[in-house]
Amino acid sequence: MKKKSSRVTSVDVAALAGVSQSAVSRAFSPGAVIAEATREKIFEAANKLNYVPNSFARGLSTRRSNIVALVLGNRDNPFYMMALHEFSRKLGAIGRQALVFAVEREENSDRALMEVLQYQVDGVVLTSAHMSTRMTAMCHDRGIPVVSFNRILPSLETPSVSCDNRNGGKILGEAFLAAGARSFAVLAGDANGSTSNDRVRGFTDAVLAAGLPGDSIRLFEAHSTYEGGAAATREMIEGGFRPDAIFGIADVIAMGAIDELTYRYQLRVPEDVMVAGFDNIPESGRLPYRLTTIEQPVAAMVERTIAHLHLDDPDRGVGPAEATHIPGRLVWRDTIRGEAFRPT
Amino acid sequence: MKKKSSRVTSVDVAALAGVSQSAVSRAFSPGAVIAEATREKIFEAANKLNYVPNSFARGLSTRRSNIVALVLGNRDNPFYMMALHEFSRKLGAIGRQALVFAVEREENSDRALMEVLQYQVDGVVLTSAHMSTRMTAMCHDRGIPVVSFNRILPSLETPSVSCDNRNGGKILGEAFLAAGARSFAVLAGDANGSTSNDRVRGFTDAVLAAGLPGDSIRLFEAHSTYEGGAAATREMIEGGFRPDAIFGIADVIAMGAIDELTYRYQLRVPEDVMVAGFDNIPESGRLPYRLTTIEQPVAAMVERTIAHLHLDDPDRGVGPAEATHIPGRLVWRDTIRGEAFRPT
DNA sequence: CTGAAAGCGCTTACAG
DNA sequence: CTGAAAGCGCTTACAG
Repeated sequence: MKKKSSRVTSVDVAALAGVSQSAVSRAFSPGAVIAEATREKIFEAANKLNYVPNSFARGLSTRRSNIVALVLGNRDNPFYMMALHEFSRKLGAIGRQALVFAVEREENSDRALMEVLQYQVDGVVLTSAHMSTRMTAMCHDRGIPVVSFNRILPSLETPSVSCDNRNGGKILGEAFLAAGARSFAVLAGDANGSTSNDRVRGFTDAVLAAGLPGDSIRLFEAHSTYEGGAAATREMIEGGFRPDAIFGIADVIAMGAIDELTYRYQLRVPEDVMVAGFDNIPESGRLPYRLTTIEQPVAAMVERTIAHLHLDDPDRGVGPAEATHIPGRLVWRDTIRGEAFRPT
Repeated sequence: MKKKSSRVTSVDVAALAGVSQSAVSRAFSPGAVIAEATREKIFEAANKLNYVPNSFARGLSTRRSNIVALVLGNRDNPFYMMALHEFSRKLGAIGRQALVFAVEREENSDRALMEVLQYQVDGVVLTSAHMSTRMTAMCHDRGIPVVSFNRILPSLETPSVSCDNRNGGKILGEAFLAAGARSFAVLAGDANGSTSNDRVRGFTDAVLAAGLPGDSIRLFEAHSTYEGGAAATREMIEGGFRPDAIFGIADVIAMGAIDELTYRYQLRVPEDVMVAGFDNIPESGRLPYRLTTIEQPVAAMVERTIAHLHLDDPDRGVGPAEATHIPGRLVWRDTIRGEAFRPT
């Protein structure tokens, strides 16, 4: 016995309700004109038959899938889990779904994108994933908007929305300075990622603006992971460098640093070394860390990202490659000495 | 100017390659018979035109979407992030995609499932989410396999795959006993969730089997979150109960407990209180925790779950509601005193 | 091995 | 407000 079971279509519903198939279609199309009485009759029949419209047929006609592709990298940073959930929630609220493509860390995500295109997604958001220019072109050709989330890819002609990373870095630098720090370690993320670079640059700006020499800052690679932060800290300390303050460009990095400092080297934070992070993931507020950090305005960022997708105006096409920066907020906790710093 | 751009179809490719549209379709269908030379000619043309098959049209014909729905709850437990990534990877490897539905914590996931059905998904996996029996019936009617991951829903006639939670709890109980503990707090998760209940039961089994009275175990609600674990610990200590050992039925719970114990009450782990968790999320191996726990065999669990979906044998339909339990592994770290316990 | 043609289940002008 | 009909872009028997 095959699965000829079910497969209720609009034709079945129409028959039961005593109307045309078109009427059924209209009853299930939000904007369509239809008499209230007819609609009710149809819903009743549909309910009785457990009818659910077939998205494939709909998508084939409308060329809209109501699916937004989310290309996710770096699973190790909880920030992206926060973002995923926020996207999923906000998209769901407007009747869209998130198709998640998890790509490996530095993998070029083109293969995933090929799949994406097959599904005629209404838009794609790139979080921490690369994408070839050819792929971008293909999306553009098809009128599929692509927007980069928390990352600016200058080679790609796509809009992007991120936190104001540069200013965030600057605030942290100033906070350290105000607390008396004069030598610094910066534990950076992906050197090709604008996110990391901008945070580092803002931080450097602040230090240089204070008249300190460039070599008062030492840079270490930490790959935006906890492990990376821990390893960079070991490298730093074993290398004989013990700065006044450490800036982990992501909270996970800072957490890795704090743990090494505390447990491996018996250094106290912030008494011996001050630390700051960036993101304000939930973990950073926990008792072992109490990390001072910049909060990324995830909700606002996701909202702007979705807005850039022009989901309800498909013909709008692809927007200009503008970069949106939303200010972050300094969350003052216990890893920088002294009174809470007030950004100007 | 509308987006009449692109929209390359198999007809265009056929024209350029000088073959029929059917031939193009065959070239892109893995199993189909087609001459090698023809296929090459077609691929060349397709490439030139940036052709990508339209999944909607394909899905409409084949009734297969190559999409598997993943209903995710409890975003707060990193374990589910691990599972998500593992699903995404494994599914991708066999040419399927994961459509993620994030449902709120205790929300009944029926609304999400309705969407799922529209997309004619090839299967749905439920992680920590409820689902009404009516919904299950609808899936079954359509021949869509549903399997519960890390959770058994007895009211639902679906297969499930989880860790051997009961035995895991038992091992931990025995390990505590071997280390000399005689009074226990169990910080439980969702009281309706089989996962939590099974772990608690196994733990209780061990304690009772050792001849200890039932009231040597006290139960607290911790909702499978870090915050829940922290709050339960406060409730416990403020209530004047200071057990020899605490079993958090998820690592995140145990982490919340350890932090409160350490930072709020200046209690040492494991000297003053022993702690154990369950899951072995990456965080539990970090320096502040070094948590002894049971490792969930995520890879194997995901593999079995996918196997239950019968993705390459659609007509197979829904399998029996059997429960698969895969043994977990004791990961011995530093939160239980003494030598590593050897489960029998 | 290949082509012509029916069919998958919707949406949406077009008439009425 | 409603129905008949064309069309969305594939897959897949069916002939050849």
